[in-house]
Amino acid sequence: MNPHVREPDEGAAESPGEATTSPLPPAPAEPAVLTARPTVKTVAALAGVSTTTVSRVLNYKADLLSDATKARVFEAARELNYKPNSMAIALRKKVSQTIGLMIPDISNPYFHQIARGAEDTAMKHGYTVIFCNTDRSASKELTYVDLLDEKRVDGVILTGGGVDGDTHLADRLHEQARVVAIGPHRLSYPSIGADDRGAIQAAVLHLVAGGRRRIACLGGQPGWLIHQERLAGYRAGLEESGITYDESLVMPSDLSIDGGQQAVESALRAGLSFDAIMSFSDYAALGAMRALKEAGLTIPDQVAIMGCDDSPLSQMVEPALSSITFPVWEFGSLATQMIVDMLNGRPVPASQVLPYQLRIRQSTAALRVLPS
Amino acid sequence: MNPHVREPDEGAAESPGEATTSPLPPAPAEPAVLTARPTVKTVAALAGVSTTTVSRVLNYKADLLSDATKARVFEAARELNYKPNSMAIALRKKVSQTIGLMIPDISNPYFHQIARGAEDTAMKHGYTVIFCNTDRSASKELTYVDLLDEKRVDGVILTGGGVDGDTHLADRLHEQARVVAIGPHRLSYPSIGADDRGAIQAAVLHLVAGGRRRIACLGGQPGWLIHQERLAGYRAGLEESGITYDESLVMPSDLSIDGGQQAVESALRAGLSFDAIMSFSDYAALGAMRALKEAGLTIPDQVAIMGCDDSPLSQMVEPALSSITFPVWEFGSLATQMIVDMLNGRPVPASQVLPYQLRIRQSTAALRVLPS
DNA sequence: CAAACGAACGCAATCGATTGTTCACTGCCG
DNA sequence: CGGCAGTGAACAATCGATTGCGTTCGTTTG
Repeated sequence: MNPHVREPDEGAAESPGEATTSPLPPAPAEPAVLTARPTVKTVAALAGVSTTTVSRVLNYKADLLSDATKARVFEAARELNYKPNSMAIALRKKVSQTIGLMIPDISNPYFHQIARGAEDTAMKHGYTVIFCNTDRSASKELTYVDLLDEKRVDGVILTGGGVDGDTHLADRLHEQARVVAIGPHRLSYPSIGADDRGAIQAAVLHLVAGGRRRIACLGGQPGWLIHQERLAGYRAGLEESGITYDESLVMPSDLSIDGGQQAVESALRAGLSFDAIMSFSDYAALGAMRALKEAGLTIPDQVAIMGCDDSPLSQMVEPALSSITFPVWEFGSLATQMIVDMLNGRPVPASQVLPYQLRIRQSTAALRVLPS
Repeated sequence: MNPHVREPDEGAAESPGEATTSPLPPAPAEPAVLTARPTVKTVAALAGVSTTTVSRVLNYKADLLSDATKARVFEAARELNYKPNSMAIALRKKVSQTIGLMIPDISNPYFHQIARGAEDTAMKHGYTVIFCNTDRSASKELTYVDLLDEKRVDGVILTGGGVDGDTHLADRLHEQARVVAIGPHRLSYPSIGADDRGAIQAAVLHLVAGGRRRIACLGGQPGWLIHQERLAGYRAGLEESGITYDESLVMPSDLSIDGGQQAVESALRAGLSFDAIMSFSDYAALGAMRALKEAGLTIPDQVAIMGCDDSPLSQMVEPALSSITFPVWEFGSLATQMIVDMLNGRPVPASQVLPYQLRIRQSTAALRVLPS
């Protein structure tokens, strides 16, 4: 155990910078010049043609327009720095070129990689994405569903997994928007994800191969589908190894750092013993590591620990945390691609499963001496 | 030094899950029922009034409407599940209720906290935010500026700091949208940020107080304004301590984990010696820690290290990394608030400076025996 | 009793773009 | 010289909401 005294982490403030606010500005609200924006009409006038022609030229629907006219229109548009009003277009075309992304919390690396994947891909296709941080709160979710509805989004990506008996609020959007889910859910949308069950099963087998027999499970909430899926993998791994499943070794948590720490602390306090922990998230695993260290247990000698989702953190801690990595950016990217495809009338697979990989690091090093 | 053998981190894949794609779906593109959405007209018809009245009722601009009429309209709207079309409104009102957020990369905790602050606050005021991950690429930035322009955003928040001789692309939006910057910049927008200079200065003084005299600087690129600001703080801290500034101790980097590691590795290879590192980012500091450990140097005994921006990582590594914390969520939140205020014609301060705090942890513990 | 007034609501133009239909030419053929 | 095909471009309706102005009442006032 580390002999360093643990300093109180918070409150160790030193010479806090002061908050200041400069006096109110000389020139406040109105922008310097409020030039009226050019519209098709303006461009048409400058080019000496009708708005119809401007529209056709700028949208390349102009097989039968003379080259001279095209040139004049382009020139006029350039000169006026004309940018079409996307809202007028959306109104007329009844398509907003917008996709909503429901996400529990962008702070989580897992989710912001999804977000990046979605954003990058949406951008590539000319779509904008609206991020909705639900914080797993039903009321926020409801607010966002209304928002997305009013914004007339063309599609919605659901993440964060469903729960038991889920009738997702986004169902209300289904009549209007295309919906794709990332991860396990009980709904009738096309979905994309990984083989969570198989991944956890493989990880458990890895722990067993390292000589571990009493493998605890640091899971999420029983109602979460993702938890159920992974728990099934955990049980399958045990079974395959001839180890009987012991429900008391399953510790529920919210899968956060603090949650993981608390769960393990109370398990230890309850006298539970184990030689490995299979965590369903890296964050929870990190919290668990903290709890183990404070209890004087060494990792991986006394307790091996395996995370899941492979956050950047896992490579930085000591010992480095073994984990399972999923192609998360691709989840977001492919989900977006599917929505775009659906919007273009192309058929899409009902479900896609992407490969996972175990990342074996020091936290699950094999026992030197196998127990009898 | 840690005796563990460093395992190759990548490539240790075990039983990779297979990628599968289920057969194309039975029911593909079109949504089940494509019910026409209700509009003001529909509601008006059902309530037996004109669209004018519907609009007035639903917008509470109805001092002189009878209660009976109001009730009928509300009832009709509810029954039809009417949601106003935000694009029609935006078109008519010439206000999109949308704010753009230019951000280098949402993956960075610093920036996604800004994003959360902006999002939460925007949402509160009925605004939507469009995230723009520029990856510090000028071409992406240009693309996004065009996008924001076409979307007719009401405001834009600039983050990531400017560079020397900056004429930011967003200038092109200034005539149309209100612009607020977070962090140092050379432009004429209102801004919000922290006293970076003072923060680094205080941190250097803390290192000196711990007995350090040869304090290296792990900085960013010389052209970044944020780097210049912080470098000034570094120099001020040295000067105040009577230590002469040594340019060879300043290591430029891209402030990423790998960048920090490489910078320190090459500094050590060049024979540079120091007893402390003042890093301008936590990520770079973590990379530096890695380099130091691999070189067999102990932290904090042989080299103290101080980070900046206080990412969640810093509390998890060993030894825990001292850092400087800024109210980043508030940056995003306040920037949004300022834009909303400007849009409502309220005056806003030209600049706001929020307080920082030093977080002292183990990586900068004082030397037990002060050097002579 | 007529003019005046206010309460309650409707008409129709408007925001900026798209698009089905129509129109004006030009040239060519018979 | 009339008619017809083929170009090239304009007209005007439309998307869904907001809003200035006007209208229709019933009631009050001089």
